Amino acid sequence: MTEKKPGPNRRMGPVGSEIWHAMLDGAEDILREEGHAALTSRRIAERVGVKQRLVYYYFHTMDDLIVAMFRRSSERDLNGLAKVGESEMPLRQLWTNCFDSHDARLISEYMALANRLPELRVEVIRFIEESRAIQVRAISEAIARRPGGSRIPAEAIAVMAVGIGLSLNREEQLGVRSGHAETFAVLNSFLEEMEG
Amino acid sequence: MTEKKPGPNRRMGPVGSEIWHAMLDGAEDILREEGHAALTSRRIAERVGVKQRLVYYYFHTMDDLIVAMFRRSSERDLNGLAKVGESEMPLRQLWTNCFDSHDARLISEYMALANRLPELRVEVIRFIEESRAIQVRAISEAIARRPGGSRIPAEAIAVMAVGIGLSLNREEQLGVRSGHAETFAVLNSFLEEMEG
DNA sequence: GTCTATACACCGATAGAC
DNA sequence: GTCTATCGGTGTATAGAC
Repeated sequence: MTEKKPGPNRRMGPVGSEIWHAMLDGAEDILREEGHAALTSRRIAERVGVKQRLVYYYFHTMDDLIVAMFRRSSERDLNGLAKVGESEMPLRQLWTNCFDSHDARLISEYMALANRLPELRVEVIRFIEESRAIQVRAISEAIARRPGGSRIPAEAIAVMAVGIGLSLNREEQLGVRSGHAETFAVLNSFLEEMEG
Repeated sequence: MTEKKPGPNRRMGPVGSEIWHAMLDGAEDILREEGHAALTSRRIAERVGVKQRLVYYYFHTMDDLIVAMFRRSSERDLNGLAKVGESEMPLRQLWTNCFDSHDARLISEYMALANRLPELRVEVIRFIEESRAIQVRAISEAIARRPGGSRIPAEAIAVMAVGIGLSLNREEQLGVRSGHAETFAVLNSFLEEMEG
């Protein structure tokens, strides 16, 4: 009675078990290295060292696997982000977190997948809004601690920082560098002005 | 002697003909609406109203079709961008161009495709660098016309504006709005300060 | 839990007729 | 130029044995 879409009444493996994680690890590697066109149950099985059939014992469908993979990864990210507020220099911490804890290729793949998987789409939306809320809280506190306050509201700083960070990240991964040095200089002077 | 990869010696249709454009139009629609997993020669043929075989008369391979599609689209974009410099308010013009002339889904798909198609990758890199050069030129001229100059170098403005624009665009298309109003307010006051 | 075996759909690409 | 017909490969997903 509590089944999902296409696997009508099929025996299923335990969520969170060792091999469940191993499959998601393998899937993430494939997604990062070869893109989601190569993300198939056969390739995952091959990488984990089991037969293809087993993938469908742990996940109802490939779409379910993809959603589980993103959810696991976004939970980890949000946990990492939550510690930013405890830092002495939350703005710098936020920036380095935004800049080097994410793989630009992986993000591109998830974005493209979210265009056609509604279930993934809602997870992506949830992730963006939760991480934004955490960032805004940390930035607001940093502003409150600062004597002069800030001309720019915390919300706008969060939106702009993420946009700039993702873009720089993606371009560096592609091999584009034009204007990046100048941008880093501007960002550093902003951080120094705010956090010394 | 001048053939490409897999189509060894095959008759090929004329580049730039009406049907050649129709196929790329159809391909672009599919890419935007269904993602690149659905971008197949059969679907394109179906949409254009011909048989699948004809797609391979006009394009050596599907990869070639994708590269041709991006190249055609990026040429159009660069032409549109070139006119920005002639505007009376190039900064505002640049911003609206960056913000509403691009489809966020299409960009996501191209980015994911570029991760695995080296030929597309070099086209994407070329496009980013050429558009950046045009933007920097327009911004520099706007700064030069302004009495007070600018604390932020034109290169950094270009990088940050594109990053923020793409991010806002993508999020709006997803349905995320948190912090956007605050961000638009900041951007507008910046534009007013620069161009009145 | 993990396997073999398989049904069925769709894809890229080609040969060659008209 | 456009077609019919087809080859070989790979994908999702399932049935059912061990």
